[in-house]
Amino acid sequence: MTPRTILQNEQIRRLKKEHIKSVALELFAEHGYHATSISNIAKNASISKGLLYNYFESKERLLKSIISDGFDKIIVSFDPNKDGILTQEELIFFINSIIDMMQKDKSFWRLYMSLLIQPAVHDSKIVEEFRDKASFVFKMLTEYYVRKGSKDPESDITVLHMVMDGIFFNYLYDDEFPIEKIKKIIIERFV
Amino acid sequence: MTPRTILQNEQIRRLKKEHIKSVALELFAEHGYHATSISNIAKNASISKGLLYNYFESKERLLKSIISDGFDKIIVSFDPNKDGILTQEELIFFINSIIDMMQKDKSFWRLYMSLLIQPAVHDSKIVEEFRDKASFVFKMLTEYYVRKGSKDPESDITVLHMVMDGIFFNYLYDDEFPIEKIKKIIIERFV
Amino acid sequence: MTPRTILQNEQIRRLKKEHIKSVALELFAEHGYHATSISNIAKNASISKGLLYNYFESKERLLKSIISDGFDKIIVSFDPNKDGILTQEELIFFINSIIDMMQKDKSFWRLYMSLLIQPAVHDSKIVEEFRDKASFVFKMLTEYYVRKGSKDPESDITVLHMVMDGIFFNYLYDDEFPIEKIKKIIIERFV
Amino acid sequence: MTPRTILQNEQIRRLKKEHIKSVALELFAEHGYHATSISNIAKNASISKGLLYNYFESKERLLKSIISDGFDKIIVSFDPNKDGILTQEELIFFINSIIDMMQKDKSFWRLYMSLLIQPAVHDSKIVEEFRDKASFVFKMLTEYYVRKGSKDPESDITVLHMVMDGIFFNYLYDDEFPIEKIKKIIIERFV
DNA sequence: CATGAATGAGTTTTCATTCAT
DNA sequence: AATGAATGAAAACTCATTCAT
Repeated sequence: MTPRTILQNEQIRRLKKEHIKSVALELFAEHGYHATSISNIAKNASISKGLLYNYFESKERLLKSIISDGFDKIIVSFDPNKDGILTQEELIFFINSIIDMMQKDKSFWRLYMSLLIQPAVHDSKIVEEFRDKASFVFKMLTEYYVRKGSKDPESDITVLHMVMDGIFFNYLYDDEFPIEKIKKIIIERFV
Repeated sequence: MTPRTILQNEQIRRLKKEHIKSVALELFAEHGYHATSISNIAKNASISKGLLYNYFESKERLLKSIISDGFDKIIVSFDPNKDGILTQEELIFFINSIIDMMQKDKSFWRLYMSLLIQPAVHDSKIVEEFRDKASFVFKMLTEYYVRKGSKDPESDITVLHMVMDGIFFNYLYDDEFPIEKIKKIIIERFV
Repeated sequence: MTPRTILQNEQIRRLKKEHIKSVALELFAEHGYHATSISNIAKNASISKGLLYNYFESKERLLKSIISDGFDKIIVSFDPNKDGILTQEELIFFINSIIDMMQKDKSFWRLYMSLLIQPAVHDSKIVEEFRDKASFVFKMLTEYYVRKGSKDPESDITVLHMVMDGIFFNYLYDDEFPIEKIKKIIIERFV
Repeated sequence: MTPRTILQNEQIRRLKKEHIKSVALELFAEHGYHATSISNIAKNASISKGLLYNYFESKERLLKSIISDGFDKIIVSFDPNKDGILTQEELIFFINSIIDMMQKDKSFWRLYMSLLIQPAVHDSKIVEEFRDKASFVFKMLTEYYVRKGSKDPESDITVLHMVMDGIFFNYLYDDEFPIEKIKKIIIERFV
């Protein structure tokens, strides 16, 4: 019986954290942040309350960690080659990959959305932090529309933004939403 | 010497109930239902906790009363001239009145949105009732694009729908959202 | 329209007090003293809370008044000619009149009993007060048994006392209790 | 380093629950169920209010748990040698054991009595259950007097029954009740 | 005499967090 | 790393009592 290596331990830690977060997301989304107790999360994750505090220093930090993960998942698929320039193919790729992500993990994103909208999340400042992280997206999009010859790039971005949010919202909460058809329309009209 | 008349008491009750509800709506929308305590509502309404319970038998009843009031106000403002035909002017009027509504009752809509999405609250039936009452709006829009001779009316409607939802979402949760500018863009591009 | 005379007013006051007490007794007995609220009593008596406080200065005073009335009803039928001597006829009369009283107003006594046993009543000291008022009964009974030639009058009284309490208790809570037969047995064996 | 074992925790839980129940019984019996606050119970048990709720999910459940325990203890102590015949010694033993029971569990009986009589609590079914379980005592007494050749066994039983109830009632609510002396008298006169 | 709006201290209950083991 | 007993501050709610009218 050799003791676990540091690496193994870190691996275990990481997995357990993921597990706790997924359980918590489920419960937060189902009942809301405030109506979900730490006890309940621990019970559903089959661990003790004490251990949960070993992984997350407070209920709020657990929340922030969940929100942050979701942000990162979105950001990462934008400008994949990191050259600072957004080509048409990359924009199409971005739209496709966001929609793909939603399709593959619809329940996660539904929960995530319901979390995002809760005032508790808004109060937690994390949304602002995200806006900073995401600002380069807007900058690159602006440049993209400028290069494409738009007279009013800002409006173009705003409309794209609104449409994407609307799709997000509707797709997640309407089981019969014709996502493939909509995807085509978006690419035709806005890329 | 004489006690207050029944009329006087009814007057007092009505006014105070309205006052409490408006204070509570503000707080619920700002911090969420669970994060707002009865103590806090009472303090903000400058009354005792006891009195609040004299008027609303529980926190949940207070919430339901607020939601119900909100519906009533909105249904009324949506009601068109009922001639069954949506002209271009009427569509502009529609868009304007939806945005107006949001601006006038931002608190309510924020609260509504945060409730809408929480499955636990979803069960309270109030939300369904509202969705039914509001569905006629989308039906009339569909008819409008058909008459206007669009080659792909369904797509036009979908895009407008998505955009409106996106606006809804962003306006409610972004305090710096340039609603007036967006309004203009929407009317230019989608009417 | 002549104003009501002082006498009439007193009459009205007396009747209203009686009414309140009877309503309160009913509720206290049904739900217990603590579980019965002043609001509830007032509602059932069809008066306002304020008016109730006009008649009884506190909830506890109302309780005491009810208890006290019950005591008086019992005491009054003992030694009716007030000569201080208890004859055999008078003892029989006493037993009969207590049982009569129970029969005529079974529901009152049931309620009264259930009130007596509640710890709230015990704490209110009123029971002690009663014991003082009733002590002369024991004195007269002792003299009675002494005169009758009992070797152990104290034990005779105790047994009579226990039996009477037992009858009281059983008759009130057992609808098929053969009260007439028991009455005969008691008079045969203990008078 | 290691957490408490499951066994240790169960031990702690069991002991603490017993402790809380015994403190609560004392207070309920002394001041009544409603007049005893959870705060007060916790203070007397030297624990926090929160911990009490860790062990009993509500005040009412705590009450029910106490009543239920009381029944169990008593049923056991009542159980005779089950030969179906009640000798004179056994009757004396009976009377003694009933009185013993009262003396040992005065708090419980007082609480039980105060509940027994309140119709609201009556509904909780626990009380009925007990009455059924205890009824065999009276059946065996009846048989005893029949065998003893009494001319009017029914009356003998009734009088004993009344006396026992009277004792019960008086002993529980009169702190100076001379129980030992009464016990002697009963055995002399009724066995 | 009569009302019920209004109060505030007290009640039951919940829950994030800590800590001995 | 792991447990859950224990805490205490705060929540929702109740109710005897007061008082302006």
